[in-house]
Amino acid sequence: MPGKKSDVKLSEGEMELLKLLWELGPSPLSQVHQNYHRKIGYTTIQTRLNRMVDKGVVTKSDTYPTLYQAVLETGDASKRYFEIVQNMFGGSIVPLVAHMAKDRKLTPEEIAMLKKVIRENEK
Amino acid sequence: MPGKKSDVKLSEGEMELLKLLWELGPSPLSQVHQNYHRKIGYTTIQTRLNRMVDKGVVTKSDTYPTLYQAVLETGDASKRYFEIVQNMFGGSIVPLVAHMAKDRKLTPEEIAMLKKVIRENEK
DNA sequence: CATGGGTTCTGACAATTGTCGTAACCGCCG
DNA sequence: CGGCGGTTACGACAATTGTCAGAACCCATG
Repeated sequence: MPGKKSDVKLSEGEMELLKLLWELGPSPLSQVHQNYHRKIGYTTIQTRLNRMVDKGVVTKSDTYPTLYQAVLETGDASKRYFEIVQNMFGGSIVPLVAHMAKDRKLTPEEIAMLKKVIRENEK
Repeated sequence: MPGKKSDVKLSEGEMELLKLLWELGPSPLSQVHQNYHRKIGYTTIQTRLNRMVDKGVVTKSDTYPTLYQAVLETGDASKRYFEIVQNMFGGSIVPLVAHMAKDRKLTPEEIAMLKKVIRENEK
């Protein structure tokens, strides 16, 4: 079976679009294009999105204005993402968190959530 | 000036090699090749490494067996990596950590370090 | 029902990345 | 010195990704 989720490989640019689709929910191309963070051709987005459809990580509705929708859930992507982190930092996420903490990039809410996560992990 | 560090873009595969160079320290091609995690052509590694030299993220010694060495420090890479995380998760690393915690991917040492990092961030 | 503006499809092409083969090179050792 | 095994340079080619132009399509509305 082609396009099996687990061995799909997404480029950085595709990840960008995936994230956008999470934010926007099912959206027509025009909306995705408008919300893209920089100037880029309309059909460029379209091509990228359609390639993601081929890969099976995005679906298109059969309605007119077609709606594009992420298939992967955030959780799945975290998982994939974890694997990259794994590769890059020898499996440890600590340097990354430390870096972010040092640069004051963590909001109080995030700190609180991290503490909660850690606490629960200890049980 | 070409190859300015900050706008260099590394592919995933290049990141892999970068990580390997961090682990190994300055190393001849043969050693990098031997330590690569899967079977791959000798000259494939060579080409990749040389492209990284062109990008300015790796240097070659002028000795015979040339030694390849990462220019970027771990900190710089964390920084770059952070930017990707930023892009992917809208800036929040919490889902990633949560996912890892849930899968029991964090060692006790890491938990301890995370707690330390968080504690210090609160000051 | 013609038509104009948004929507979608289809190539097309360049840049980047992954992958090697082969040829040239370098030193040591017999 | 001649050759052999490891090292390096060079070039080639395919796959993937980024980019977009232009044609074809669809439909509300005049």
